[in-house]
Amino acid sequence: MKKFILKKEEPKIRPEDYSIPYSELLNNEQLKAVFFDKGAALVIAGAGTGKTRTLIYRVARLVESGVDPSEILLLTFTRRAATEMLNRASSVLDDRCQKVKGGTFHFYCSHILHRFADKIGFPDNFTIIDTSDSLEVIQFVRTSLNLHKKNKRFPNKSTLLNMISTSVNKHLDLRVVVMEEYPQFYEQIENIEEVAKGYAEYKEKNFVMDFDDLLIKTKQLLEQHNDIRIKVATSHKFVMVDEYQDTNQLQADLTRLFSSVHNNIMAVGDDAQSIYSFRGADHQNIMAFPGLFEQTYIIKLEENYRSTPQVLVAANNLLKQASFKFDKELFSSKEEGELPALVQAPSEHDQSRFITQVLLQLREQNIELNETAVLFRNGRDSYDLEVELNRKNIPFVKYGGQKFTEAAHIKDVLAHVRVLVNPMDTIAWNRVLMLIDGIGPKTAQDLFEWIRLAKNPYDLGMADVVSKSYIKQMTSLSILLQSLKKNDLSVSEIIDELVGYYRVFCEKRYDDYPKRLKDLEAFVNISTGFSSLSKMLEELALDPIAATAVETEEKEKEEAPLILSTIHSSKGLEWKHVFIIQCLDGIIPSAYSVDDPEQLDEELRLLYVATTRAKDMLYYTYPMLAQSVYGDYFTNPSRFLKQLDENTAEKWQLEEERVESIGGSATNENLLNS
DNA sequence: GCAGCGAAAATATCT
DNA sequence: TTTTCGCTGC
Repeated sequence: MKKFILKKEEPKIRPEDYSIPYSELLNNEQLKAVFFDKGAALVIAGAGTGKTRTLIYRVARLVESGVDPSEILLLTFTRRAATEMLNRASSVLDDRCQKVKGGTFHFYCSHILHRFADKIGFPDNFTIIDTSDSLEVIQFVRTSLNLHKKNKRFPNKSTLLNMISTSVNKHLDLRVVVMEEYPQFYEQIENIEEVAKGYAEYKEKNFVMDFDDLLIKTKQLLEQHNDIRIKVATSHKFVMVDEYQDTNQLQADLTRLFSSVHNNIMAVGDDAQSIYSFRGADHQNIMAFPGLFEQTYIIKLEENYRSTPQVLVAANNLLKQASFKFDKELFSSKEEGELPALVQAPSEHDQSRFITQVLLQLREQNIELNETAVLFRNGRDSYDLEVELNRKNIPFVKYGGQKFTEAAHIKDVLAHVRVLVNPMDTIAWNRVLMLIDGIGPKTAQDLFEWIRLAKNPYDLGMADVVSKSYIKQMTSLSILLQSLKKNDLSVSEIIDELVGYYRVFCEKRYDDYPKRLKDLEAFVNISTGFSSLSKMLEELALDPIAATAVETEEKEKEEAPLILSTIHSSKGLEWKHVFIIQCLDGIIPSAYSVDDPEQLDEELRLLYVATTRAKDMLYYTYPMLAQSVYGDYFTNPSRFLKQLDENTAEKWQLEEERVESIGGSATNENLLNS
């Protein structure tokens, strides 16, 4: 046999041939990452070291060197992050960067699964259920197995879902999870396994998937069908994974599968910022990356460009308190700034007053509101502040906490959409049917048994189970669904019709219905942005709209809003001024973490993440007295702050302004810097 | 089998 | 404060 050697035809591009002057814009280590070409690389990037910038320029550089953008896969932690990065890449290069495939693991997996749905025994109109849907199913299984009636205490639905999800995400047997994390329930392990089985069966039968299924089924699909794996992985010439410290075992497996043809993979992250262990992430995972990919090239970004030295001293100080030591010390050549403030307020409300007043002062110095963020541990930690901001007419957006699409009335309308897209979705049918007077769980179930077998599942009038009082309401539902199915309406027209139908139920069920009806109107508007019902469901499930974002969209955008965010949602972002509120022992660290050194460390990393968001000025604030939801009081400042000395942070004392003359504005307070 | 009431219990972070 | 469970009357 004769051999013919095919020569490699690599486009040879020298740095000087690029249109972007990379070497002027990036430091040496960043350049190494941007010009890294073939094989596996791990970029360990401390907070503020230009990690995002590096990724953006790497995308631009690959595209510029002739790589087809659709052959680049950029996996990020939120869809917001992906969109922003591609926008920025487009603005440094050109619109080709928009064609880069990007998004979260969940989003990308959902795409693959829709494409190959038949291979895993699902129709391509399967729907994605969110956590509250999952809980409903678990509850249903739990009651139908009659487990709640036994005299022994059986875990409630959210505990059960936690157990199941942990076992999936950490790749552990359910028995191991229960033994290690819920030993008090181990004696009921058989019943727990029964629930897990029932839950899985229910999802299969209804053609729905939960968040975990998206990952696990994609993994199975790629492992069991080599042809598909090759097809998919061939289209990924370059794979990049951002925030790798927050990926779990399952996502590491997917990363390997996705890059298994070209083996060009770059993971980027910072082990000191790992804050998602509740989703199965392990901060040591990122260090295991070189073991997963041969000859991993390691690049370390260490110079911080974001924060003042003062902020970094505080950050370094926090990290030193960890029981797991990180080999990390951030440094910066930015000019000196002010010491972080440690602000004790008499009450939570005074804390809010303090923040709003500083904000107003900053505004006078022409610092725009959106250059400032208020960060907190739990969604509810900002309630008091939100009231105060509204009172002072300061616009804000909140990230984290309750989502727009999680509100009951929105879920009700969406349930109708789900029924239209996937008539096998029992959870949605339940929601739809139980709105009707006289239909409870039993009738809804009977009806669903009929729907499952019906020729036309929407022609409910044909169901022989129907009787007496509710027949009228059922008929109007039936007519509505059939007409929506038949007529060729746009997404927003359909939503408009559904909202019209739902209005009466909303008014009957909720005292605050005027507000909810407004939400629904806003929802009709939002729906104009979607091309199809199924696309809308997918997008909303994987990327729910932040609750208050909707409200501000309605108001005219006179002023860029202040950012309120949970610390978890603040990952990767930065602001000139950052307030971290409710820095109380019991909140951060959470009262439920203090007994476990691992969890306590994670709470510390959480405060570290929050701290390193600040560019110029940082405030740690806490009230002297704070009431928790049911009765107990937190009065101690966070233990993590106690170790900041006077060279690291400055104590501020709040004093009420004294008004001597009567008739002056008696409510103005003055804030004194001690 | 449904709806409504009162007593009792209750972790949060996100896709 | 909000959710959940069990009981009662229809």
